[in-house]
Amino acid sequence: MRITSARVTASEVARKAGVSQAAVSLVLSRNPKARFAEETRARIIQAAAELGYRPNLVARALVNRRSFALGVLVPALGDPVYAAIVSGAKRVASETGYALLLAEATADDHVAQLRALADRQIDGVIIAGVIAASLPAEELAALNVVIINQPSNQFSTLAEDSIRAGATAAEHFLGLGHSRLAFIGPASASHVFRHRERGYAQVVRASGVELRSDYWQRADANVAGGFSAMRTLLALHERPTAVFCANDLSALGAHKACTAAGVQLGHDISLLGCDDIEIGTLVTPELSTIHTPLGELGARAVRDLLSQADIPRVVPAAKTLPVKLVIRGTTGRPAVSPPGA
Amino acid sequence: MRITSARVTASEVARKAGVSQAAVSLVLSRNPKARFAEETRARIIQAAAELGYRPNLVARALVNRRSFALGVLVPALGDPVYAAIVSGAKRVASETGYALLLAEATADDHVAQLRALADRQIDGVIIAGVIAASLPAEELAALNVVIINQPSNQFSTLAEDSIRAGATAAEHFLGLGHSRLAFIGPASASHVFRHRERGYAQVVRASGVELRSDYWQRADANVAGGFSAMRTLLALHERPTAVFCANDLSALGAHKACTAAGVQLGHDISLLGCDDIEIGTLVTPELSTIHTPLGELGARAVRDLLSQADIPRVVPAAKTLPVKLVIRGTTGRPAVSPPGA
DNA sequence: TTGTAGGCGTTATCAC
DNA sequence: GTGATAACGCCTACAA
Repeated sequence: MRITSARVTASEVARKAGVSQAAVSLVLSRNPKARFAEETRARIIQAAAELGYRPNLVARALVNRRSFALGVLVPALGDPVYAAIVSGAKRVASETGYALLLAEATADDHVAQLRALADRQIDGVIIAGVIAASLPAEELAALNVVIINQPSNQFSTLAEDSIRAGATAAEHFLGLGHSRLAFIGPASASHVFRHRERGYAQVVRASGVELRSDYWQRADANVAGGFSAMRTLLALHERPTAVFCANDLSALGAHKACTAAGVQLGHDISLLGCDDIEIGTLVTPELSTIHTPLGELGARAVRDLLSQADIPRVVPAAKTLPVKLVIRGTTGRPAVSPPGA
Repeated sequence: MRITSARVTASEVARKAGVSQAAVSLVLSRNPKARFAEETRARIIQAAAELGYRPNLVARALVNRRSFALGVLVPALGDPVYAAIVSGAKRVASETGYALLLAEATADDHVAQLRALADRQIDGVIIAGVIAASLPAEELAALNVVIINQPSNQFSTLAEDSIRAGATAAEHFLGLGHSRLAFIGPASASHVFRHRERGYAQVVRASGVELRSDYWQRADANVAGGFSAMRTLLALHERPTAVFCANDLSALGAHKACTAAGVQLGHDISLLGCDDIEIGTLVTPELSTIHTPLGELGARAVRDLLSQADIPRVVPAAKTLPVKLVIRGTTGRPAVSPPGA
């Protein structure tokens, strides 16, 4: 590969300005300790401008022992949820002059990905969607870490209010008058999904409505999972009238199953997702959902990392971001005479 | 921010192994020039292993003047098209030990984003979806560049076969027996879109079928654009029976408009998108589309960059990747008696 | 076969 | 105020 092009260095600027290289560094890095004659300062600045000098961030990183780069580890960029998180992170990272190193962890190379980041001397890493416990502790311990949507007593965490998300879903259904409430979600170890489920179940139970086990479907939190789980639900002797899915992707799968079965969403069955990804507005009727602050999660993760800054090794403070109900087309009052056998 | 943790350095390994730091470097970087006694070599390797030594890539980058990092500049990760490209790029990048620096160019900071990458001494940059001409030439000239889906006589390029994509669309419609063919696409400067359109138009024209100007709709290549363009089409006295959209996103918008209007897709109107993003399978009926090698584009872009490698400043060779028709639910033979007034 | 020395481009600490 | 000088961690001639 062609080597990094010959860029102008601080010494060249120094030569042109007739000062020492150090002077250039001091003046240009606006180091407060540097009290230079206005005249010299101007000369240096001008020389730098004329030459188009831009500091080599790699060299700077080496001496500062700070790369001004952050890593972000996610399972898959194709998943709109992670794309949104990364996007949010990228926004504030570049506002603050930080770079974002991308790591996409496929099934079995989490560790290698994390190592690759660490070797690049990143100043911190954001972990989302990858089980933190599956990552080598020593590796993480040496890093500034923010974990999104996972609990940890060791690292800083940041999460949506998953319990509230589930609760909101239940309240919405209950408020609409539904009493045959179903749930579709993974049996996975994922904290968010479990909490969304728990919040939902708690409110339903508290309302006195029965929690029928045949209305509680386990399925992967993706389109295929939602699809088949909904098929199971539809095959029931007595169908539920409202279904909450652990995420939008599975809700979309469920949506598809309903449409295929001729079910009129929002009337025969109310369907609610969670995440509020854009795709939800593409289907007909549009998917009602619980909005989750994806971009904000990424953005705040970066800010948190940046502030683990000057108070090194802060005690991790878990923060929880609010969620919000977004009513679109797939939810409504139960039909007078519920369908299904 | 907490400074990069104290990692073990090559000198520490050297001390432990009782050799010079240089020896460590030579042995560990499997430099062919290094012919060391089997015994010393073993001692070094073991010391390194025991200490858990991992080279500091920043330091290495400084001396090598190669960062082993690639930049990727895209407009938005939320767009599944770019997410797929980046994902493909990331895959082969990490296979080859390269890191990927992400740059998301919002409306007006392309340049700053590119600069930030360059200052980090990236070994090359992949540009997709950002008009290369809007980027400062001097900046690009100093970099190894691969441009995706845009022509350039200055840089290496890589593209889908857009003309063929459009042609395939037309052939599909024509083969199905349609004769009232419409098109929805942006008036943008985007090369891909223009070529998809051109390929489509060429084949239609060659077939002797009339190119009606009221069937040629200009609209942004996104959901909203496709939606309103399709509405216009549906309002026509004589509706088209087949509509090709410049991309899946706008096709999805059109899909929505049709569904809202009670049009039976695949029967009343055939709708075809282009890109083959996953969302297309979530709507009902599923969107027929032209598959575009998104991930492959990203992957090959990295490989190209890597091979601009040892043959510096290669003459840019434009490559074109094949596309493929994916027939799903939204296309079919024209209805016997076409709808619409 | 191995060690010494110099340098990559910065920043930072000192004497001057 | 200003300019040497020494790191930062690594690589690579060139000596030994």
